[in-house]
Amino acid sequence: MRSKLTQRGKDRREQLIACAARLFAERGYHPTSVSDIVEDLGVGKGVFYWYFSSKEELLTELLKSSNHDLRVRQQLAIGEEPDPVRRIELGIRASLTWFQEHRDYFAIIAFAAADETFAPVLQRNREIAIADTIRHLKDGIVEGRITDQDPEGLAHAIHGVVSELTRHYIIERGEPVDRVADLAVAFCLDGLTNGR
Amino acid sequence: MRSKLTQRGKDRREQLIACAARLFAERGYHPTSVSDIVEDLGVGKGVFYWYFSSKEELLTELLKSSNHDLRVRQQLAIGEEPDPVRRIELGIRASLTWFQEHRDYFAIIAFAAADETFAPVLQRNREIAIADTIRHLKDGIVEGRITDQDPEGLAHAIHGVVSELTRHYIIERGEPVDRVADLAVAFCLDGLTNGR
DNA sequence: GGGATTGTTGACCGATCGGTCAAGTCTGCG
DNA sequence: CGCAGACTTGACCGATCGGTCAACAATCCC
Repeated sequence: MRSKLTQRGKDRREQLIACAARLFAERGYHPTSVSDIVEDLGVGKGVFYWYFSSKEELLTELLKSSNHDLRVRQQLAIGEEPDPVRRIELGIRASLTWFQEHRDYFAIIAFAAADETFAPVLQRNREIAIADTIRHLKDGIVEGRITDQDPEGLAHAIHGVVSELTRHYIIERGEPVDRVADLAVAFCLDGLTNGR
Repeated sequence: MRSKLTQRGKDRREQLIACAARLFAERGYHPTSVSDIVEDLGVGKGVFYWYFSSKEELLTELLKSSNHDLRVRQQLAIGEEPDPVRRIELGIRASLTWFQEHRDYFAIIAFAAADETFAPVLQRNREIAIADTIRHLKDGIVEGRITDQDPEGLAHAIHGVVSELTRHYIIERGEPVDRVADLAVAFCLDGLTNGR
């Protein structure tokens, strides 16, 4: 896929990514062959290797761009909100909404996270997300709104809650985002303990 | 591998599982071929198919037995503890300890959870674990110790925290169990909020 | 028109993998 | 000893997969 791409070329590239994403989500990465992808699109195999140097490259790009998309979505949702606790809440809601709209990606990300080849990409994605969360947490700690504990640990705990609730309620059960978001936010803020 | 197995046979079976577990953890399931496994053990390929009907069967058995082992560990740790909140805490600590001692299994489980073929086994394992947690939560709710919200949601949130903290601190960083357990327990009990 | 560049085809290749099997070895036991 | 059945061997098979390539079509621009 050397050098310049015309508009037609860019479209093809996006078609391939979209098509591969659907098939990867349905059957998994390894069981989906390059031949499956091009067949599904009704083109020859050479097309794939004109736009991507390998199957690996396609998934890597898919992972990077989807993560970027999610992050942009979070930042838009958070906007200029001054309250750090509310910023975290808005970030959680944006995540859940994004995954509801991109269910396909959940399975792909789960696979990639468990695969030696793609784990580094996912690791980097996660580091970025954790760093974002840590900033809000630190602001909250300074303001005395959030418990004064290691913000990195808190950030990972929050991400754990969000990812498991996404998996179970959004992806597996298809429940409405709001109900799940309320649950996630309530747990992250107050935990299990009753009353105060 | 039909019918009876002598002691020698049982040993071989366990050798194969242990050996496969190590290789699966190192390189992943798909990239580890049956030939790799038997070569590593220094035996012929037929040995594998004498004891297992397929590569799939071996991993399925590995997943089931490891989950059973973890659950026994949790029950031993919990013992006769009457306080439901404390029971949850003991369960969390037992989980973290088990994964520290069986790091190899974390990557394998992560892979299996993302693979269509093995997801059902993992799903079942998870359902059992969630059901255990829910029982403690319900006891705590009745006693007024735990917030009166959907116990299933709370259980998933707890599991999310534990699994992400295990991944990041125990598996990735190799930190001591106690420090991580304290963090997990504190977060699950009180969340982010400061003071009360 | 015509040449350069982009885009497309699909047969083909080498490698690998899960699984089979006919043949042979070891072990316990009557 | 001798036999039955547990266990082991490793060459082999069919299938699949990622990736290549020579040939060809479409498009752009001078």
